Amino acid sequence: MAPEPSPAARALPPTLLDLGTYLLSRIGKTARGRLAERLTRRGLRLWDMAVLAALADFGPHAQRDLVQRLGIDPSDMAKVVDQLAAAGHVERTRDQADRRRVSVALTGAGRALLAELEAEARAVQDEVLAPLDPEERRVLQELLLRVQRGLSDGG
Amino acid sequence: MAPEPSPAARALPPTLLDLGTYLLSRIGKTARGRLAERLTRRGLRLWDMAVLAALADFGPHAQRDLVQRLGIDPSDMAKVVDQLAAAGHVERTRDQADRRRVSVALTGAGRALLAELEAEARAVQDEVLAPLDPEERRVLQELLLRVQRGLSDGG
DNA sequence: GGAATTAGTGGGTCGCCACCCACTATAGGG
DNA sequence: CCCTATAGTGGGTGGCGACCCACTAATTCC
Repeated sequence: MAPEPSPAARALPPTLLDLGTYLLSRIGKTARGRLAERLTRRGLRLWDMAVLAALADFGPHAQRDLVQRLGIDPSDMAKVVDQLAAAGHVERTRDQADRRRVSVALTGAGRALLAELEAEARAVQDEVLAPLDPEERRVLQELLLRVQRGLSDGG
Repeated sequence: MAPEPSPAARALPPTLLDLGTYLLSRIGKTARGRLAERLTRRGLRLWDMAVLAALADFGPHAQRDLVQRLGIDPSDMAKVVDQLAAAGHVERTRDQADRRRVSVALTGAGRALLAELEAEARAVQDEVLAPLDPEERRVLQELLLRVQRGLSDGG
């Protein structure tokens, strides 16, 4: 029988825990992993959710504009949209003005799915942020949002 | 000439930005990516840094205990230690009491390397957390640390 | 109406990471 | 002693995400 390892033997190096970079990277990976795992159970990936959210928030997009907004490879976007369309979560229609373009729009089913995925994401959030009370979560969210904004436009 | 996309066309969906899960995952990925990129320039990976940090903080380990502490696959650990030893950053010695075990210890060069890597990590931190003032960074660090602790022992 | 450009698609590659298996060497229990 | 368990190693696999290239269809510019 393997002896129970003492808790100290499992402790992570303080040198790493002092590094914001490390904590962000590690916690982010956990969050990503847990969400991805829930999506996988539904046959989805993070990009699917991102596309649904973009369509819900900003209305129908040309595929090219989704690419622009989300920063995904055009070729990969084609595959994501393909899958979402096959499942009936989005609708693809040729743009009549410029028939090269494919306009992508959310369906009712897609909207419903997105709501479920948001619930999943919030469930993961509750797991991950369990140690924090609501006010602390609000503060964290606010700080992260500002960091994200910095990353978006600062490059 | 491609027309400058309006900023709005680049904005991420609020639905996603509202999700702590999403922000953590996205920012964490950026942090991880930037640090990994700096390490790659030196021919290193994140695990190398983690091993160096563990040895610096807790002294020499049997390889098996490093595996335990860092939660890496034993086989992968062998490769990491191998590389670090080849570069002179750690020293491997057979444990005389139990000759199956390999004791891994940090060398002077390893300690110096770790200091440099910490500096890299802090540089990344300065980039990523640029929008936050020192006090806000302190708060963020503190919140993240508690989250991390919750993940460690809460499972 | 030909040339150059753009939107979308299909079919790959590459690197990373986690994981797993087979094997050797050593240790320890009956 | 033999049998089982443990420490470490080498090699390989599979998933995934990012990226890239070649190609078609449609448009625009001259």
